[in-house]
Amino acid sequence: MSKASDLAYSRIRQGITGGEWSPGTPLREEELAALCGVSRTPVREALRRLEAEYLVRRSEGARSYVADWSADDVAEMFALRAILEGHAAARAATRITAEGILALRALNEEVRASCGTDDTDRFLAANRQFHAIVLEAAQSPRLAQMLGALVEQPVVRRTAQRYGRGEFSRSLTEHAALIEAFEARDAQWAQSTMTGHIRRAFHAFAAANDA
Amino acid sequence: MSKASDLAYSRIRQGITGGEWSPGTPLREEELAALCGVSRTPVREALRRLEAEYLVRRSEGARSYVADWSADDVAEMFALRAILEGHAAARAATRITAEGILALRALNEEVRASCGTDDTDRFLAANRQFHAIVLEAAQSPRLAQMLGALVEQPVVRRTAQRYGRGEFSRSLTEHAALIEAFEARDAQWAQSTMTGHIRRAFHAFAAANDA
DNA sequence: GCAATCGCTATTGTATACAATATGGCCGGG
DNA sequence: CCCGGCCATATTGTATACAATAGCGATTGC
Repeated sequence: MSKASDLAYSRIRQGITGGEWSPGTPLREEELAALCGVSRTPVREALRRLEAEYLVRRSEGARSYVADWSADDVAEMFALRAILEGHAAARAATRITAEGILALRALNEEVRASCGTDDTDRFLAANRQFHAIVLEAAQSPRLAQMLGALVEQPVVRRTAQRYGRGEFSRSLTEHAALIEAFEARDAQWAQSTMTGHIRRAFHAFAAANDA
Repeated sequence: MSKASDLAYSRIRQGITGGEWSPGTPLREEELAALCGVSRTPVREALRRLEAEYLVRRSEGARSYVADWSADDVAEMFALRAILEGHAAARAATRITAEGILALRALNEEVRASCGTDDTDRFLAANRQFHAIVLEAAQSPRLAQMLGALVEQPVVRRTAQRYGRGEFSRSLTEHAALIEAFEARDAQWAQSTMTGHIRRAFHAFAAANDA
């Protein structure tokens, strides 16, 4: 989109996903405008977009806050992600190119490399790109948009941070299985693997939070 | 939301879904503002919302048009709807109240009544409310939002109009089966029934369009 | 005659001023 | 002491003016 609007969007999103502002923090348009060096108009647009992504919540009185997530919310998001990302994997299985599979292999090698370290950012970056390639291969713009609102939430980061290396290597194995399914062009296999992958991540998150 | 913004949203949406403007028609902000009797600001907000619902498409140069749907687009939307609405039905099966089931029965009686006529609007209204109750019973705000963008597209209306009474009575039967599944609290049954319901509607649409 | 470029115009993006409205505190009554 | 209603103020909603930019046509050179 346009410059100022994009800038405000990126900056505010970063503030939320980066943990700069904790859940429940009020987001006042004027304040954000000053922070981003733009006027309220593009800030308002950015807030609406972030609201659609569930990163911002609006009160009855139309005030904006950093979204806070109940345990039920998280479960709901993971459930939807499991369904939609499973569907994406099924579509990708019959549509992904040889280059796409190569890219997935390379990214999973990057995941493997991060297993030996505690570099959460590195793992998350590789993981994100891996899922992005699958989503791209699914060739469904609407699916992509819906999932875009669901993934890369603050919750994903917290899961990885708390679960640590165990999470890394589990993901590595599951990604490898997914690649196998793609090579076999087996949509059912790919779907099951991806759905299981997400649901396992959910339980890892739930366990880490209860502890 | 606020008054002017909501007004613009409703009016423009009506223009699109009601067939007033055909796909590809340019939507100029100033013109719409004049039509709705508001300024460009709320019109812009409305256009962004409609864009998120895929009713409005934006060109590279940021101009807005009434969205046009390719056959692939329609298939993709129906596929997503089948998945998500099936999931909604599964959730609803274990959550719906006795009152909810009563409401569904009443609405399906309304559908039955419309079977004897060619009153498409009456059928569509009852059908829409029926699905809305299921969605409400699913108790998943995010799911509701996602499906909101998918249902009640112009395409639904066209399907019903072309398919006519046959579509009405098929829906009647399938809705009845869904109610049975709800009474049995059988999530799997409910999901399968709903998914089949949507997919059948899709093929009805495709057949009507090919003809 | 064709094509490419330049400039005008239509349209959208942004800023700001003003209006409407919710919020939170304050005061009065119970 | 608590509750409820009212008022000041903080915040959002809307309108309008201005800036930037894309689209489109005319004009000119080849």
